[in-house]
Amino acid sequence: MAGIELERITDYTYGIRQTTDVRMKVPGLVFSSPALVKYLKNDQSLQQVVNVSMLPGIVGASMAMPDIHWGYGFPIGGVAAFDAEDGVISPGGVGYDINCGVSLIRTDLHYDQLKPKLRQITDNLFKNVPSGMGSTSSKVRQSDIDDILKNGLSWCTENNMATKSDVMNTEENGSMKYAMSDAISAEAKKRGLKQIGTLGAGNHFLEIQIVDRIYDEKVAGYFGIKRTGQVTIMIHTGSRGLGHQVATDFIRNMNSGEHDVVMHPVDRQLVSAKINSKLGEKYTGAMNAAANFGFVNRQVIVHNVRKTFSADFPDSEIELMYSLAHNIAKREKHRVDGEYRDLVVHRKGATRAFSSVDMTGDAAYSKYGHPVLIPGDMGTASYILVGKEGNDSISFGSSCHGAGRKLSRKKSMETFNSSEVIAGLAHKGIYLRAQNRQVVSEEAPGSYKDIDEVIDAVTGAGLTMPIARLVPVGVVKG
DNA sequence: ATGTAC
Repeated sequence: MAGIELERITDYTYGIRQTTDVRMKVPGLVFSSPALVKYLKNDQSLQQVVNVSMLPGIVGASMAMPDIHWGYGFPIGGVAAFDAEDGVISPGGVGYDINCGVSLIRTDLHYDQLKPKLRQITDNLFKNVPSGMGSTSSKVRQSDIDDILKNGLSWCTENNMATKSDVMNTEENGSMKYAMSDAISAEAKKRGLKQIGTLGAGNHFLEIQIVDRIYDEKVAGYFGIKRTGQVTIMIHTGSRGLGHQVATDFIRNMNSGEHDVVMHPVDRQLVSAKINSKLGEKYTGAMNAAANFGFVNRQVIVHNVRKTFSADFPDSEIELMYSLAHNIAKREKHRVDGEYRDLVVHRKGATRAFSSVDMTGDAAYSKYGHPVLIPGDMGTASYILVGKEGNDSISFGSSCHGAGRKLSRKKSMETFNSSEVIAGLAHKGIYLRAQNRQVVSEEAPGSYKDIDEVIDAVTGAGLTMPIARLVPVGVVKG
């Protein structure tokens, strides 16, 4: 089959015409760059952008971020908004790891203070935060799980694992409305019982980082990023087996022809439900409950990171800068053709990036816009950005979520020797603790696109503004 | 991503 034709609109914006397929209800729109556009031919992800555009009630365009790659049904790096009345909600548009996301902790430590203890603290983090496939923590009670699913972060506050400031600095204050614990299967809850505060595997990580560059001192200062050399800690994980089971349950039930289901004309993986149907409401409730679990999971890790650092640096300030979701569907108001409309925006491997002008999100950061946290690969850099004014009408206020894979995991395994990866990182002053050799090869820096180029793309497209660049020094991988 | 298989 011939490839999908991409039309260059600007250096940073590429279109897929609606004439590509008669079933498309809106065009495709890919944010990329001259440096990155070549990767779009590597996989089936553009076909997935086309497939998403066929869903009922889709508004504007089927969009993708510069870190786009092949995913289940929807591409990873995909953004799709649906009319809240006539549109659909789709589990594949959220992904299997519901509320996968990023938390960033800032400290008042300078690298010079940390350096002598870097190996020891990284080892302690590796010990104190369970990681790896099937990793577990001490079990919580069944009543705790229901509380977590319904209420999110308040469970952490009540159990002395979150401060008021932590809650303020979490997207949606760590508590999604319309969360239905009852919509989640006993099997999903059982899997979640032993996974509170665990990192998981694959591209999930915990990283000690150093502020390398500040692009905007005013906004960085407001976020508590004050100087180069300042130590930060980044966490990337989601809702673990619980969220995965929720996605599995709903996709299976929908594909077995449940009432209110909307089948997709070409791809079963894009099965969905009318937003306003009973099934749509049930998935929304389950997704929001799983998202609450994700916020709690990351916060318990934040708590354990804080404890670990405090043991060596009892007087230092260790604060959550922000915790965000990059796999979620949210009900939001956006201006479409000059009028505000109620939409459900699916962001799968994409981050909310509202500007201060368009801000309808968390009060803590309404002054300068929504913080955007973009991890790169473990050998290069990560970024703090904010949503840029005007992005509301470009991408429903969204940005990318990472560097995006350049090589498949299998290809990475064949290409990179783990000992050489570890030596390469050590050469750059980065100390890695990983559960196994496989994850080291799979997550090799060479497996990912250049994060600096990805940041250039989202900046060039007018989605975000860079605030600070962070470089890794200590890495924990599952 | 994921008790990497119903």
